[in-house]
Amino acid sequence: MLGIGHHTKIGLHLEKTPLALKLGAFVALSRTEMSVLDALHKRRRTFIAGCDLVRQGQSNQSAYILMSGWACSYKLLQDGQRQIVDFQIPGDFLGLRSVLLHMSDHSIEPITDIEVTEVTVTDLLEAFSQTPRLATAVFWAASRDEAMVVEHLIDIGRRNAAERMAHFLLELGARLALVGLGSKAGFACPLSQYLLADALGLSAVHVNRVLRTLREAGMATFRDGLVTFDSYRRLTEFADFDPTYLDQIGPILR
Amino acid sequence: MLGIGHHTKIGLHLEKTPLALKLGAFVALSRTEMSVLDALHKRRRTFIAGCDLVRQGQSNQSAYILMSGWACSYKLLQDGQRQIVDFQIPGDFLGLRSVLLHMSDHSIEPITDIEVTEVTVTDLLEAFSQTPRLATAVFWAASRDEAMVVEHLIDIGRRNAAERMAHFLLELGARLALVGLGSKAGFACPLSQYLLADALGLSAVHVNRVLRTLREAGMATFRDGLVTFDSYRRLTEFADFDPTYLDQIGPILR
DNA sequence: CGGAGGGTTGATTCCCCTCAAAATCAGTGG
DNA sequence: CCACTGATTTTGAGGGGAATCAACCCTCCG
Repeated sequence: MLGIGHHTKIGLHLEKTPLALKLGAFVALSRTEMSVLDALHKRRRTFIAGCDLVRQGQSNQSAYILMSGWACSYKLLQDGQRQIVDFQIPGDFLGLRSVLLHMSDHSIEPITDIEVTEVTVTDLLEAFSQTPRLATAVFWAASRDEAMVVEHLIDIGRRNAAERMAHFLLELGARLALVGLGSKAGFACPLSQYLLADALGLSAVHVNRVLRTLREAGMATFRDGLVTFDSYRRLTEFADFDPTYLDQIGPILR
Repeated sequence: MLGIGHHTKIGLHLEKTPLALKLGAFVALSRTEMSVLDALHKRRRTFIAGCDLVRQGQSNQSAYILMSGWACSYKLLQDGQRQIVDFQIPGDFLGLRSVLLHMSDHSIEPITDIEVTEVTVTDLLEAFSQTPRLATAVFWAASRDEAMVVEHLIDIGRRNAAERMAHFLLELGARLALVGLGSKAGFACPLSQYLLADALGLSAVHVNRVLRTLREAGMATFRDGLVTFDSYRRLTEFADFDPTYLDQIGPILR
């Protein structure tokens, strides 16, 4: 497994939120920084699956930190099709850009029931001014998310359906591993084949066929909400997956 | 000082660099802010077409502000295919994220000969601390660029070839209009059909066919490096193009 | 028990890729 | 002035990957 273990000492009596786990992979956080981060998690709220958190065109939203459950951000086209831009997993921000732009260019929907903590811009900026290194870490995480969208673009633009699916599952697995929710063996995944289709620019029917192909090739199995990497090595080769930027062993910045 | 290089014509006023024009659409910049911005444009350099500025996997690069010419950022796949993630036009940053992440996850290539000014992280951060509103504006522009990549994702994921091309041309036109290089009538465009293909996830052959379709439908013509919107209205309808976030008349923040 | 949501599979269609070959054009050197 | 080269655009023919349409299955749940 990945060496996230050795940071656990730092936050001895602070709760390890998913966000703290994730940021800890980028920047070695001090006790103070941990507690500032922890103080952000005040206003806890829950949303139920399927009911939009943020709607395209809305303005003046709050931002949220996802504590548990999955969400997705998507855009609708006039003809009713939709494209899922990204999935959010625990430790991810929801609507951070929307807040800063005072306008949301996409909608966000909880896929499962989710727990979040609400964060206002002022809270966030104050936290940043207290601990600049925290700001760096958050910025870093945001950049990584952007890199993920770019990789997603390449998935859709230049990979065929099977490679696309393989790459997508690997990336998701790596992200989940970072917050302790997955490994090279696999991960729990609440996504329906319809959601996968909307994310990968495929039809749901074809998603099904592609999953069968991967299963029969002995590379990956997706059944009963569980993704299993039957052969992690062959899957990465097949998908041309480059895990370097996700394979952080320890923090980049000390 | 401010009187660098070729600020001659306008006399008392500072020259409007493409970046200043663009940021001016977001934030009404004061004289001071303008001059701080102008002071960033010190180290002027040129690069010739086709010779990579930044290479995938390289670390610790400089960032650049594009003054004239076009560039593109792209990623290569193992099988030799490439996907162009975004085109950069005057006023855009090159490699901003790469610098902050100390690692480039993509390459950048000048499409034409380009003029840039080199900017170090420290220069930039210092400028930001002097004029926070400038930081806001740059952040805003960066967010808009990200929104553009997302729109690009939707292009590729959910629009057919013709809609994709139409949407792409409209977006490019709107961006260029922001820095005074285009209008609803059209714009000058140095892109080859091969480049369009790599950007839109199509084959060059099909790009050609699609362009013909748009031309014969009387919506847009691309010939001799010139894009002409034959019917801007019908084109926007056809492409399901939403120009709100690009249709800024004046600055959002005063 | 009936209905809804999700998964699985088959048949058919079509959008776009691939291969191939001209046509056009800019530059280059004889 | 012309032959030669390479890059780019254009057009045609054929094939394949994914969409669409249409069943049928399952499980869950009121």
